Amino acid sequence: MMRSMGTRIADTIRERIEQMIVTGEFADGERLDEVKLAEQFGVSRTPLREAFQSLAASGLLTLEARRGAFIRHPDFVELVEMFEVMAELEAMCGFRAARRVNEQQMRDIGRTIEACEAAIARGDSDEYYRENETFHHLLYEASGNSFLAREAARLHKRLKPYRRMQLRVNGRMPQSMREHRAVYAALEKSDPKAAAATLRQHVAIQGERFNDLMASYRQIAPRKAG
Amino acid sequence: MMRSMGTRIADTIRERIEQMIVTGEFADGERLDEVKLAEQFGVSRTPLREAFQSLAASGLLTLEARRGAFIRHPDFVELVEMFEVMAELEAMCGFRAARRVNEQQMRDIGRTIEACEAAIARGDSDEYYRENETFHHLLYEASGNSFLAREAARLHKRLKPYRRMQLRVNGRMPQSMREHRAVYAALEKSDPKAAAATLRQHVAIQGERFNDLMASYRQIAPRKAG
DNA sequence: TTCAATATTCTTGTATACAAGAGATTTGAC
DNA sequence: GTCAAATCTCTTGTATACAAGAATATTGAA
Repeated sequence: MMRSMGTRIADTIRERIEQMIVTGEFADGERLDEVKLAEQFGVSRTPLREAFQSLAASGLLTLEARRGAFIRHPDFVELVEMFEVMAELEAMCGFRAARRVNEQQMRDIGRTIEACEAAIARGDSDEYYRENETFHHLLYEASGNSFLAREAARLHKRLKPYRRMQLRVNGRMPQSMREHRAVYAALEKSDPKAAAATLRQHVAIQGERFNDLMASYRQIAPRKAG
Repeated sequence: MMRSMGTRIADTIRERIEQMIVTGEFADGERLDEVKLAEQFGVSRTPLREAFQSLAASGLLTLEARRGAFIRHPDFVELVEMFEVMAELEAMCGFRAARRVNEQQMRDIGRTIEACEAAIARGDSDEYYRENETFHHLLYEASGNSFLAREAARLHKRLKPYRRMQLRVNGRMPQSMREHRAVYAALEKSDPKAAAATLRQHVAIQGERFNDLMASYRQIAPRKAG
């Protein structure tokens, strides 16, 4: 076992660029210069271009024929659409997890909730984001549907820069924590509908949060690059 | 406009291999020989490998470091998982379409239903598959969520070989057509819940269909390649 | 000065060359 | 005859070379 733990440069490059993208290192419309990046990573253009293909297929960047690879932040409408799908995927995970979650998973989930709250108390937002991410990933796994878990994780990753931006608005974190606890309670009661509804609510962009997102969106996305 | 209608060989290759995969041209576990395929397509390995990266990211094949590109049919469990997600995505599309579908779209959807029935009457199964596919794609579009539509289409494509296999079992087509009509009726009544429920039912692998799928699965997937 | 046509440069897309690991084959020992 | 070790071949992974299309700069005319 433990196959394909590739020493392939292309894979490494892919991960590094992916990281750069989801941490919002590139501006909207920015072109990723092949030769510059290849130089920067100390490799040739070949593995870099392979990484581009992979990233493009995942939707993290856009390839335009004979023009290059571009970062294309979703416009506001598409961002809302993506969160809408994310909300349903999370709801689906929660629904299934409520029936299938085991004790070990419940302990893990409970622990991340506490770690989140501790991070908030300390004002350690990096740690909060990490634990929050873990919470959601544990939930995906607990769904018992490995394909669903992968797809959810994929979209979750793709939304990373915008979720971060969204949570920045104050007053959101305590509410978010209450929802985490509500999810936990629903799982404990094996209540699929409650788990699904809570998670849909937790992720969806509705009411006040719609305005929050719209406001913060302006601060990030529209800075067009040369 | 009309950008990126790439004259890129890599894109062409990608589509051709994708087509070969979804039409079930490769056996499970089969390795895609780079030089052989390159020769076959009359190109070098470079665009071929880029196509591989793209296909791998879409889940249509698996890359193993220093071993090559392999066709890995989902095992039975994963296949059921995938249909489970597909069912939810379709339900989601139907739910939204019930509120948002316009008259032109209703006409188009109605037309594909009739074309499907005509194809069945003629015993033209190829035409049936084509129109059935159109029906579902129209539904995705009618959801009004373009991101959702793309994701649904993506998974739909990935499931293509297995859906085909699944529908082959006799007695299924008339039932399938009744469900299409039920979806149409729900859209006409602007009844989101009915549309969602019908589509979930239409796609989900449950009851009798579970056995049908399992039986036919054995005929396709397990033929391991050298 | 401004616009357009042309020339030039730059970047992408593809092919080829080369390096290194995986798999197959052969050889040798028991 | 069977198993294991070493060799050899074949395939992948990466780098480089080359071709062609975009983008940019330049030149000329109005």
